[in-house]
Amino acid sequence: MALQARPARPLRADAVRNRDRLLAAAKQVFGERGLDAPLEEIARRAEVSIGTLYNHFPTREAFFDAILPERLAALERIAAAAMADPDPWRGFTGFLEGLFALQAEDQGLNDAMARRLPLSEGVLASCHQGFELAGQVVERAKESGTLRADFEMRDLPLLVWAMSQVIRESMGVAPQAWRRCLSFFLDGLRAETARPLSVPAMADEQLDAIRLRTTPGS
Amino acid sequence: MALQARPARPLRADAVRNRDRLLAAAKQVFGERGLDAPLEEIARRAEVSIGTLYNHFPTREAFFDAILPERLAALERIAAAAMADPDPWRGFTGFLEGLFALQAEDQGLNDAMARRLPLSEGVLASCHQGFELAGQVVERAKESGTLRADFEMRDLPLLVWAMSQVIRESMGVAPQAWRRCLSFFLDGLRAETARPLSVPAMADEQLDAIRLRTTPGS
DNA sequence: TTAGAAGTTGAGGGAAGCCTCAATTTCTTG
DNA sequence: CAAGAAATTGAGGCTTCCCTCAACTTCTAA
Repeated sequence: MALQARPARPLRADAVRNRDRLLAAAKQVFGERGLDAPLEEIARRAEVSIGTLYNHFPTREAFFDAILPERLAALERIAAAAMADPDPWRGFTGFLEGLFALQAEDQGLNDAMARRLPLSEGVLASCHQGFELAGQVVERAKESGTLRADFEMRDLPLLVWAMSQVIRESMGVAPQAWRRCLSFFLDGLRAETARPLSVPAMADEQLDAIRLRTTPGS
Repeated sequence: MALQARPARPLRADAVRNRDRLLAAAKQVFGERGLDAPLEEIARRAEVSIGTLYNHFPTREAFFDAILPERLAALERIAAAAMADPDPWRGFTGFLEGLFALQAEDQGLNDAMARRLPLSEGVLASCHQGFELAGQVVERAKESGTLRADFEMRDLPLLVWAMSQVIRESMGVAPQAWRRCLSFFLDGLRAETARPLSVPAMADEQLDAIRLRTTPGS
């Protein structure tokens, strides 16, 4: 802690102002158009030149570092709320609903959670931490006998990928459609209804390989 | 029928050869990299100049028209096979498995079915026809009491979007992972396990709006 | 065999993004 | 109120991909 690079001199007043405007614009633009939105659009919306943008945030990832961890912290809150629910199944479903609602309200967050772009160490750590508690939510629901026993933490990325696309396609026109899709999914995750699975969960190395892949998509 | 634009003169021999090479290359490239792959890559792989490519296929969509309908015809075969299965539920699940297996083996087809790009009338018609029979598969499964009664044809796009992303992300590293995801889904589509849904299916107009949207993604 | 139609070629112009840097402006501090 | 440090600016170079077209090559058929 206190590892912050200490600024020998504080930022000049106009620089602080521009930095704030850039951050605000970036939140908006990434939220609307996703993490691959053109940086020039951010500069334009901040009413600042592209040079100034690069002065404050030398890479796209610098924006991510400044924006995403704060957003991802919501995950922890959602997971904590889920643990606070006395009903383990309701906790589990509430967690997923909260998670996807988050993705639904911010296209950039959706990209981040579906790992559509390479993310920095810092952002990955935030993400990881957000899902730390989620492990407990899943475990508790399994132990209570409501969540199917063969569901594993490593299946969560499948859900996130799946829902991220549903959200992305339907948000503009049918903002609730993803909830219907999630309902189908959840009905398939109940222990009572579970049929044996023919395919094992992904191995951690497989997940890592996908995450580290620099080329998104294929 | 016999509406084919009749070529006043047949194509010259070298032109036929180049056209074939281009089509073969396009199938490969779209299959590997998706429908938005650079056309120059296709020309390169066909060992033909970019000018020749544009001579034979003046737009990207011209490639789609030449490639996709044939591929989409497989949908009909899959649906027909599903109807041939005496067990309506097995027919239904078999149809979905076949559909997604198709998406899994061709990134371009995946893009087309998830409507990641605007498609021409002709391709849309093929797509539509492919899903014509699918309606019967769904109806039969519902009538038999195995598929939940509140599942509707218009929910199918949700599944396709969801699975398309799972397939896209996991194919390279865990080529079977999508089957696991589908199993969860299918267990949620059985009538016995169905809980009431809180959200109605999308309206046709909503689906159309999404399909006609020119800007893919957001 | 050869004229002319058919087809091919690839340099190059255009658009969208990325990013840099020399010149200029603005702020701060003595 | 300077002087100099800090910050801003935007034209422009770079890349990737799109698409065109005038010059060239190849094929066909008389």
